[in-house]
Amino acid sequence: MSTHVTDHALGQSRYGKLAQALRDRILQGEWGPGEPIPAESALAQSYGVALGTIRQALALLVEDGVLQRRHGKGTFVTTGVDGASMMRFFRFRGPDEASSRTPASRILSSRLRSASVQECHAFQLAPGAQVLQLERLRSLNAEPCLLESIVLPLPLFGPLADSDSQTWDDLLYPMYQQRCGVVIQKTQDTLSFSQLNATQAKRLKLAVAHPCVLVERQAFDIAGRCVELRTTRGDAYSFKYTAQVQ
Amino acid sequence: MSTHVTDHALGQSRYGKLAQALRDRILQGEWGPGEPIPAESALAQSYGVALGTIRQALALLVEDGVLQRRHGKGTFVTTGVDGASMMRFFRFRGPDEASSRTPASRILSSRLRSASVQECHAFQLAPGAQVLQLERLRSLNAEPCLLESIVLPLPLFGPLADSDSQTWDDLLYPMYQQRCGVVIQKTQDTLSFSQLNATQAKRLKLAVAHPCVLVERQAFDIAGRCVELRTTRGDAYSFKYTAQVQ
DNA sequence: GAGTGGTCTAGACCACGAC
DNA sequence: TCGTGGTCTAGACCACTCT
Repeated sequence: MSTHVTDHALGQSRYGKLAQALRDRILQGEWGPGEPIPAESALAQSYGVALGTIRQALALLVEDGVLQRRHGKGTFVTTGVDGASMMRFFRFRGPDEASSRTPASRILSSRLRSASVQECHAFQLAPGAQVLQLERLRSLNAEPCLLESIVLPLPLFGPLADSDSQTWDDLLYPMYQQRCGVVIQKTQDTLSFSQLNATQAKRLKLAVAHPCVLVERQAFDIAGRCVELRTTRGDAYSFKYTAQVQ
Repeated sequence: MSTHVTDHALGQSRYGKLAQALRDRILQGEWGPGEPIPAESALAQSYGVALGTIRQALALLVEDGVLQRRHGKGTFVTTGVDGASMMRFFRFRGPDEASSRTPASRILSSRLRSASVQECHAFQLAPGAQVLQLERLRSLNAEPCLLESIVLPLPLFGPLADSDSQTWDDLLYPMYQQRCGVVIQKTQDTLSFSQLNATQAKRLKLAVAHPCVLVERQAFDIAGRCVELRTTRGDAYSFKYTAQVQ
């Protein structure tokens, strides 16, 4: 019976604890993004539990987006959100068709500064810690479409602060992984409506006070830490998003 | 082995077929909204399968929103989407706080007409079939906030066409269930931006060409049929929506 | 053919909720 | 106390993928 009390003291079922244990091993880098973890049967044997119990643990991590299962091949650590996820909120129509490609990226500015109180809270940083702030313009068919302000905590993103932004990729999230070892696992985006100020309008080649959609994003890594704050503005008339309820 | 071939011919696993069988029984009204279905053990026995297999079937229907499980009580047929689901896209701030109540509803017009080609397709109606079209204004604190155009297929919604719209409830979906036996199980909402025309602006007490959010909704019943088409307009500055990615 | 995840069985016991 | 869903076991066999 003491086993059961212990289970309960830890606040979860056996498969819940197994899921936590496996998650910890993934976070510690025992298996990297895109790599397979051991087979169900091997895990069940090594933890001394039934197959069904391990399967429930894996199901939790799959639902959470940490693992992906492929029938006949194995169970793999996620490679994270791809860098084009902002495009799900917009449908830009260029002069030609098939403009649903990945936008080109141009870094307008990059600087270090002290984190605000809000940023310290979001990133769990000590007061006065440094962050990297980027301004970025994304274009389709040489036409500007999205203007972004991105804040990244240091020292996690130090490799980016030390490199030339002209050499950066069009997609940031895969680059975060390659250069800083940061895997973006999920984002939370809050959408609202606003108007462009003079600077923003000029960069997007739109009129001052043109209506825009404001996307305020928090991006989280595989450990659930917030590792990016991003504000994106785009033409309100190019906004199109479909939501399922229930 | 022929059993297996049959299984495969029907294109799914045993628990998949069980889920379909149970869904059919629910659609036929064997158990109404909010009512419990038989216990897992009883279902397993009556279908001659193991408990785990029935549990997988039920899990499918739970994921689909058709069933809800309550530990210690039973498994229940869903009561559907509540009628305030449109409010998830807006945050109206009235003069006082705590304005997150359900908006009051006023039916501006109600008329029968022939369905358009698109409506016939969405509702699976024969060409020239009749639909009920409603215009509706929703208000918080006596201030208009949402303007809606709603199209409902006949004869399904005949009871509404025959009744006085002054007696209708503020929430339509529960009323659909009570008066027409229609349970709204899920909706698909496509969001975009537009501007108010003169009529719309007057009804929402806003300026002509004021920016608005356009929500184009398809609502589906428990059988997966589209049973409502709705277009909702609201002040773009009251738009606020949070989406999770991955 | 070997190894992976997917399906299925026939039990046991636990935790929750109502009477 | 009883009936419900939730957890767990120790197997068996099937389906997919690669070599």
